[in-house]
Amino acid sequence: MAALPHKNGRSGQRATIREIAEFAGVSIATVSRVVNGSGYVSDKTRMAVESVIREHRYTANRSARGLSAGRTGLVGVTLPRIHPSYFSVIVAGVAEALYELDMRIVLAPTLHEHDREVGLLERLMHGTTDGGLLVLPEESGSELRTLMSYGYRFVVVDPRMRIDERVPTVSAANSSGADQATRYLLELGHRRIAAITGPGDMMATEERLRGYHAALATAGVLPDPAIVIESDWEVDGGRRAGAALFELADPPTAIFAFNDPLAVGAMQSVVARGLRVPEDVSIVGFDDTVESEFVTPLLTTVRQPLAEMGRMGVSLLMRLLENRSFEALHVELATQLIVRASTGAGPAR
Amino acid sequence: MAALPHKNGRSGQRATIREIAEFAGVSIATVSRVVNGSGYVSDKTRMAVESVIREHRYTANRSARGLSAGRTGLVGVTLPRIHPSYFSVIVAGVAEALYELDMRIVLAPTLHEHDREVGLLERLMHGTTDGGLLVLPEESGSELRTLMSYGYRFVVVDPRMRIDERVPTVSAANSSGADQATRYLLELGHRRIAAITGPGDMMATEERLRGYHAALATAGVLPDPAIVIESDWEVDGGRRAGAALFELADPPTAIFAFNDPLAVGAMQSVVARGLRVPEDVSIVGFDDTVESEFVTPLLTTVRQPLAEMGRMGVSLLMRLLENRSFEALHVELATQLIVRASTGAGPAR
DNA sequence: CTGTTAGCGCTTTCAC
DNA sequence: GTGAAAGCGCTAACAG
Repeated sequence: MAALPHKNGRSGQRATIREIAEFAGVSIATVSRVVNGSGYVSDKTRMAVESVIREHRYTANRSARGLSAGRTGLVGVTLPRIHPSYFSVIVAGVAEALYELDMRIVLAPTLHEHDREVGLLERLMHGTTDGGLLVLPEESGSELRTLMSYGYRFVVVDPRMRIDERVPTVSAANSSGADQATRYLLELGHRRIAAITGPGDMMATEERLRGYHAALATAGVLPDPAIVIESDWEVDGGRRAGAALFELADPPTAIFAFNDPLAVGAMQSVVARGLRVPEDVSIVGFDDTVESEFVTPLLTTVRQPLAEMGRMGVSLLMRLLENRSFEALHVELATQLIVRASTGAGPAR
Repeated sequence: MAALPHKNGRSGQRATIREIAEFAGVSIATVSRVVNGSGYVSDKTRMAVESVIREHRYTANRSARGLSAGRTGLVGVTLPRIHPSYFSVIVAGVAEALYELDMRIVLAPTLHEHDREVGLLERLMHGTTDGGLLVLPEESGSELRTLMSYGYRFVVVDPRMRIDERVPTVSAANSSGADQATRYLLELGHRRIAAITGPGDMMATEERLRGYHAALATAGVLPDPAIVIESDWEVDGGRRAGAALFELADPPTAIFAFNDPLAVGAMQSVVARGLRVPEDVSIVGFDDTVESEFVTPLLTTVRQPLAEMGRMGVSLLMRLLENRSFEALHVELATQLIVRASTGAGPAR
């Protein structure tokens, strides 16, 4: 027990396992056992140790545990940005699920910068986290495969593109949600239904487009590419798309925006044009984030179970970390149409 | 070098400092020096080591570093919830500032549960993070003082209540922002200006109320408690407050809501009543979060520099961690009135 | 059921 | 300038 070689323990130092062991008159191994609930400890000893632990408000040092046991109790979460509620709701679900496991979330926003994401992942995977949740990752399939080959355990939540089959993923039923939304508009009597989509190379766009087309086809409505506008998921993109739509000679009577911010933007541009929602034009969004409750009229939208997607991601990751077998490597959670006030009957014919 | 006593290194194990040292033909101490840029290393050696590091994509194991050096490179952030954009914007600022320091953020939402926050803090402070940023903490002043006495370093961002002078804090110029907003409404000719406040025991409410009263006093307008309604920062609270206001015999011609969601709710209830914004009633919010851009008409509001508050929190914390002296323990960032479309001339008299 | 012990990977004296 | 070595706090064999 030589003197400390270098400053360490912060001033108001917390108890270490050794101190607890001394106070309780047992070995540190025993303390470790009761803390981790592993191995056999007599009730008597356990109680004694627990009481000392409580008294000293002992909690294990995560760095030490991480180093010695190879698990840190930390899960890395990379995502493009924190702010849009789409992401923050997912993160909230993740955080809640991890809290229940007494694990924490290490947040790593990538700002859509591919290099940043790669660097972040590299650091996260090396000793700082046990695994990762990649929300809407920029990574290509091959990069993800490389990550896997390094032995990093991760789950992709809402894959941006189609990726390696062996990567566990969680996503929402995009195409069926889009189908429901479009079908609903058709039932209301709309025939000229525009779509404002996200970037064309994203899976979410692709699948929602598929649902949209499927519903139109079922109703025998010919899709018109002129009223399908590609945008960028942002309010402003929705405004521009909405404006463009109503400069057409034959404007739509309904708009299906592929996410809520786009729907909000579209609604703003429609209103700015002196048209009424839903009397003149109906609008449906996708996501059911808070945006849909902020606008007037309240937005009809397709609900994605975002928090649930986060929780599910955690649950898959835990199975991965425990090397448990997987019944389902790819989970798709159901979406649901939420009818509010932005949709109404189509034009009388 | 005995055999591994227990499974550790994950399958696709990353390089350790020892391996890098071997490959580079130097000691691990030298590798450590070049990684940390500490101590003297000849250019020649440094280059050699750096090249090996790059080649093997080596990054230090944070747990090991945390254990040995007493710093983890992780900062704990506790906050009530992630989701309201008020919080997520702060977090985004924090994350960005930490990224620049190659540090990470450990997120710990407390869901407003005081016990959860206490437990979380206890765990975070013990070896898992170097310090903390407490956003709108539930903790009482005395609890915070206890935390300090344990040697945990933290900064409070947007204190909920008045706390110990020695705790560094970052907040916004609440009272001056409220003063600006109210004054603007007065200049527009409004005399009957309602306030929808947050919970009365919160500093933000208190200070905004002070600004509101100050502006009224300056203009010689007597405040009327009947049109000051306490609410809860939520859209729905704003709806209720707005409704209540217009059941009054003498309703206001302008509403100053103490945050944006409240303003949105108030606006919704005003519109639901068949009144127009801003022709019949003007509405001002506080925050300038995305909500203000989602409503129609766009919301006039007081901008709080939320991301900047996050960054500033990090900057204070870093000073704390480096034991550097403080020129300012309490930073108050300026607010600014953003005039949009929800405000107009008061009633002609 | 409990204690002893060997490290986990890294940083930091302290010699050289 | 560089290396040797101790030790951070904890876990998991292993022995008893």
